Amino acid sequence: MSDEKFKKVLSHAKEYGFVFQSSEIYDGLSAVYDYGPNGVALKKNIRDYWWRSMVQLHQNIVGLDAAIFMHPTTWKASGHVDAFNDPLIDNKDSKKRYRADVLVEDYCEKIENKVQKEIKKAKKRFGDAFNEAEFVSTHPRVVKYRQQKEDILNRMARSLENEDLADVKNLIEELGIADPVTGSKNWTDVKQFNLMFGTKLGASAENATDLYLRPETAQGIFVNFLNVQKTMRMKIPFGIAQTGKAFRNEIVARQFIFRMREFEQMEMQFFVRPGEEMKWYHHWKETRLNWHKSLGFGDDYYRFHDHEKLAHYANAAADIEFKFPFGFKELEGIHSRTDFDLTQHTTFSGKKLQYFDPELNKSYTPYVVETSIGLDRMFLAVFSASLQDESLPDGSSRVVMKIPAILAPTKVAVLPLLKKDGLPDIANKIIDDLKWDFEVTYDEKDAIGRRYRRQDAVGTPFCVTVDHQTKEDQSVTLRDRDTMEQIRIPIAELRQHIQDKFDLRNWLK
RNA sequence: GCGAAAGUAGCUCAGCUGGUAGAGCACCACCUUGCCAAGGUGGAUGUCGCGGGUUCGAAUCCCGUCUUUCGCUCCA
Repeated sequence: MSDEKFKKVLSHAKEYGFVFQSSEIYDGLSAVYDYGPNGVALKKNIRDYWWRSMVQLHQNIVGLDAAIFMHPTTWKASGHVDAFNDPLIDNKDSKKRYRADVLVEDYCEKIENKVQKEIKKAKKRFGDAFNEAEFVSTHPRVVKYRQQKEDILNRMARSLENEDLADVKNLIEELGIADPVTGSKNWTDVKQFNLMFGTKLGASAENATDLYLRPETAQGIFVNFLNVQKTMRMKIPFGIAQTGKAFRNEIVARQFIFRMREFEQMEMQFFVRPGEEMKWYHHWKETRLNWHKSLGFGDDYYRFHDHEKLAHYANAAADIEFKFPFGFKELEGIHSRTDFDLTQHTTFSGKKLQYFDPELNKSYTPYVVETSIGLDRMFLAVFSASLQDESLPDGSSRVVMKIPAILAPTKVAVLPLLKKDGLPDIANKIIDDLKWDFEVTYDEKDAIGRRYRRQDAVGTPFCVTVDHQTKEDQSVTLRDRDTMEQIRIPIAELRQHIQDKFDLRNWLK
């Protein structure tokens, strides 16, 4: 059932110019998508809605646009170089995937267990006279085990260092390591999975520096902490907001634009006094949920998911999950990141990333509460929740995108009832007036009813129709997308009348 | 990455056991109608994902490859 719905989302997104597959004429590129004319408009409106709620409406939150390229040490400090590099191997029989280095380490663990067993046995035999240091350096079996273990680990370290993955596989086969679950020794080749995209800085190959495309935007904020705090004279607590592209070489990219290799994040890092992070963590959880709810899809589209298992940098973390066509999935994360990032960058850079708090009369490394939302996921959330197949009282049906009006790609369509009798001219004059305030479009083709349905399908909240009466009394009809009801109002009042619907203060309280 | 299924017009799909392509909707032009889609006439559109093989002949069979969907696995 939700499969059906998801298929509709996919084809509607393409058919009406929202999302196209990247490089489609060349068969596409896996997990990369392009936004079409309607898509880019919706995406921009979502981004603006977020930005205004964060930066425009908060005196203590400021914006930033950090570069995608960053100094390579950034990713050592953040932990991504270690955490995003795994040599993986699959078992062909069990279809299970393992980290090759973990398999080898587990094997060495078993050897070590044998050593421990020998030690235990010897202890029992020799009692108080037992000298462990002497025992392990002289007992032939133990010496052999220890040597074996050391050789294996050295060889693996060397192979990994040289990126000789074939040897890692050889090692696994030579040692006869079997799948811990099934006992099968039928392995694929070892593959290095680097979740970060690498590239080169410098035009000539010899003296080029290895760079990564950022896997998250957050680090651009952390490394600019002092720049922003000092130049903007920010006082804790304060936040830095940023939107931008990030890149991840996902092992599996699925579910349309839900998980892409190139995606856009909207992040805000909020710097607080140590010890106050939980207060702010809860504050931002609520604030962010309310932002989502302001769009009016209904409370049952959202739920919190509190993390049991925390990442190395966090002391509290929760997701706001959204009811996508394929189930509840993460839409936004709220993490209490502690002082991990700023401390790491202080260590790696030697620059003290601290804040002097005049109230406490001391310096400290601020704690960070992060709100991080995927713009593309938000797009998919809005898109899929808006798309409706509505049954009408007369037994017919219509496809309508009930996009929250403030996010709609086109706000008003102006339609002459007929493309003659001077009606198109009047329509174009109305457009020339409204275009300064709203995204407007014009359509004169086909029957008026069909044109209404076309606008419904791309989520245009209002249709203005020019008819013969317009020529007499300068009035037009205004049709509402959701109710399909029409009212007749003077052209002069048009702008005033629809403005409320797009006024931020009516959406974000 | 593994396994399964799929890829035919802009969209949704048909095309049986091989004989070089169709429907509905959409699109374009004209006519008609004129406030909630699908009236008339005419028209454009596909080297049937791509590459190779078998065959006299491949959308159809075989192999490879790319992409998509689903299930595993991964997801700071």
